Amino acid sequence: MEKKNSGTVGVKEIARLANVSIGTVDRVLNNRVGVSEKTKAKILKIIQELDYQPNIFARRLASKKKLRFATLIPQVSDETTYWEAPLHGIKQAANEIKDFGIEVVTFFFDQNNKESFSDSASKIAVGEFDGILMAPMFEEESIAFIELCNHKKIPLVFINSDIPGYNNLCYIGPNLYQSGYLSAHIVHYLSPVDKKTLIVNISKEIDLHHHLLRKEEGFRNYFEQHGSTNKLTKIDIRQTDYPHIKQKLSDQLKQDDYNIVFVTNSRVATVAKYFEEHKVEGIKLIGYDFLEDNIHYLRNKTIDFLICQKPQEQGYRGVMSLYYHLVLNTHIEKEQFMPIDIITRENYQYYSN
Amino acid sequence: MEKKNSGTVGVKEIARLANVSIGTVDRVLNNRVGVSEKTKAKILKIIQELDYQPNIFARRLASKKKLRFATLIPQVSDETTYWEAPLHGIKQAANEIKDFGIEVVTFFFDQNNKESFSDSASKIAVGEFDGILMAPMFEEESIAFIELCNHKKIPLVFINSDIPGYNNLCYIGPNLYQSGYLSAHIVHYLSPVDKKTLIVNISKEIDLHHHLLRKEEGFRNYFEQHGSTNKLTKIDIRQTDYPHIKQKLSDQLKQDDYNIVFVTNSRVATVAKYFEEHKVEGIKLIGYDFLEDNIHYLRNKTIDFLICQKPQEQGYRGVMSLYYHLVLNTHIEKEQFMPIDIITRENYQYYSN
DNA sequence: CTGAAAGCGCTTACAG
DNA sequence: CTGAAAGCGCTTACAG
Repeated sequence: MEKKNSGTVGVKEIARLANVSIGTVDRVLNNRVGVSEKTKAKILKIIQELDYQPNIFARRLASKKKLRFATLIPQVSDETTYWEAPLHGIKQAANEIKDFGIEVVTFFFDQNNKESFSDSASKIAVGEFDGILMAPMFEEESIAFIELCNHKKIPLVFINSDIPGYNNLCYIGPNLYQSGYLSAHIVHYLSPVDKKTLIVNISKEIDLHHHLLRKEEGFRNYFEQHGSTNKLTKIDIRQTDYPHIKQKLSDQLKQDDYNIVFVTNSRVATVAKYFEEHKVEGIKLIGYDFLEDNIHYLRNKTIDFLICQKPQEQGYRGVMSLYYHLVLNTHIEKEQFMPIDIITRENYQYYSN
Repeated sequence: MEKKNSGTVGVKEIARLANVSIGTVDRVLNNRVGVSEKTKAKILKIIQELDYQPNIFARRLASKKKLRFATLIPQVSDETTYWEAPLHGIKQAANEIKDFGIEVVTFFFDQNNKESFSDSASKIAVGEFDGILMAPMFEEESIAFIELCNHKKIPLVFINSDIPGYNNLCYIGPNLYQSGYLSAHIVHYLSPVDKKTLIVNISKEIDLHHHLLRKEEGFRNYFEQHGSTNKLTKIDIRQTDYPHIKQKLSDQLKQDDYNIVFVTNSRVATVAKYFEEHKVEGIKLIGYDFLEDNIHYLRNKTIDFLICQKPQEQGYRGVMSLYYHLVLNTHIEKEQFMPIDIITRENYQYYSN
């Protein structure tokens, strides 16, 4: 047998130096009970001095420890396929860390049904999970669950939207205000002076409406700060079926000659559909999210710009953050804002969401 | 002792099924010589049937094998800090895989000196490396080196620019044509009709000029295809010092009232400097690359748009591709085009290059 | 061409 | 509170 790598120190060497057995070294290494303060201190000191780094391969090979993560996000619905991407990211991460003894169990809820959220949360609560990723869409229900997890000391990651002021491990998602602000700048480029912009919010009552308001706030603030002469009008459409949206749009577009329409969420495809059907021309259309429908209208030139926030990466990084925190004990940034990507028909092919 | 995980099969089980020792199983698993065709076939069949997946932790723990990768990219110079980012990506990847027994050695060359490229290449050639990443900037010199590597069967990754038609593992970098095409669309948005655009190529003779031409081609083709009335003018500036650039710009800008200036590479900061010094206003400025200087002028509103191609990720993915290919034997996509990112002063803070 | 044994650096029961 | 031994699933020499 060859001699082992010169540089590397292991439990054996530490044990020798401390005059104990490797079992005892292992106990302090893994913070297990049953070591006298005195020997513990002695071993800790040696570990420090040697800057001991455990061999992760040996650790994994020998360990029988398993961790279980739960994820709670909206189910993919007919209304929107947005959540396919985060789910895909979650599965990608799960696949990457499964060899490290981590199991990821996915739970879902219906975006139009607060109860379904609470139901799934309850299932997670009794499931004895070691880490949880969630999209905290419904504020009240989320907070109840957050407090439960805090009590049980289970680390919690938020993706896509944040509930600030709680003791979560981290938030991974967009800076909504800034993405609205950016959209406004694009609008400003498209129509420097004296133009008319229509802001369209399409969302049911139950949706997290304050989401959209935050984007709108950024959008409006840009124009205020830049003393723009653009005229901003806004409509709220609170039913999401096409006939309804069509009616509302048609009424609104009669009232004025708009140059730009800015849709504050992924439902921009519905507006695009209207534009196409009614041969609306000369109005620039901007909206959100890398969804198949939206890309379709981006390609056929009905939509001009899509603002995207790497939904897949949100899921991926969310799960990986739990892993880094729990397994590798790495420091996790509390607020992780995603890039704000500007997608056009020239670069969507290369967008690795 | 607990029983081992039910599902998992290992060399032991395979050996038992094949009526051989685990040593023999290991030999066929790792394609080593000294196994009769007959037993080899038998073992291979069992491995297939069981869909055996080796335990990577046990493998790493037991193995003494080391791999060495070489990287060859331009050194960071006063002229441009662009290559800091790919180098950073390379180091990040190196750090991630060093526990897997992989050493990454970095070599550099001077972008203004073909000989320095060949010198470093020679050093790599005698260094017995198992995989190589390079930026094949100088065509002739690169090809000589490529052929040498092909002969020695050393896998080769290109980043940042491609030399098509050679037997490299993959290319990771921008689609230059498309990024020029995208820029043109932005220009078109900014100035729909009857405007004047100046294309600026700033590069020394020795630089890979065809790079810039490819972008320019995409840029021009956009306008041709869209029957635009925009007037395109172009200047080539072949010395890269500020006084010279200043002179050239000043001469050119006297000749016409330009609305847009499009700089085909990262030297857009120099043009921005000129704009700032001479209080040039009302001209939109577009250029390339997420460099400190460029960001400075983006922030102070001299530069309007920067087109970026994740240089750091190019280095990172380049090294990881060698690793995936050589260690995990994964299929590697031959052409990996980077996203074409549009950066403004609203989203640069979130750009994770 | 093949097998048996030692070892990689940890963790896990078990005994005391 | 501590130690000694077995074992995780591979690879590595060595012997035949």
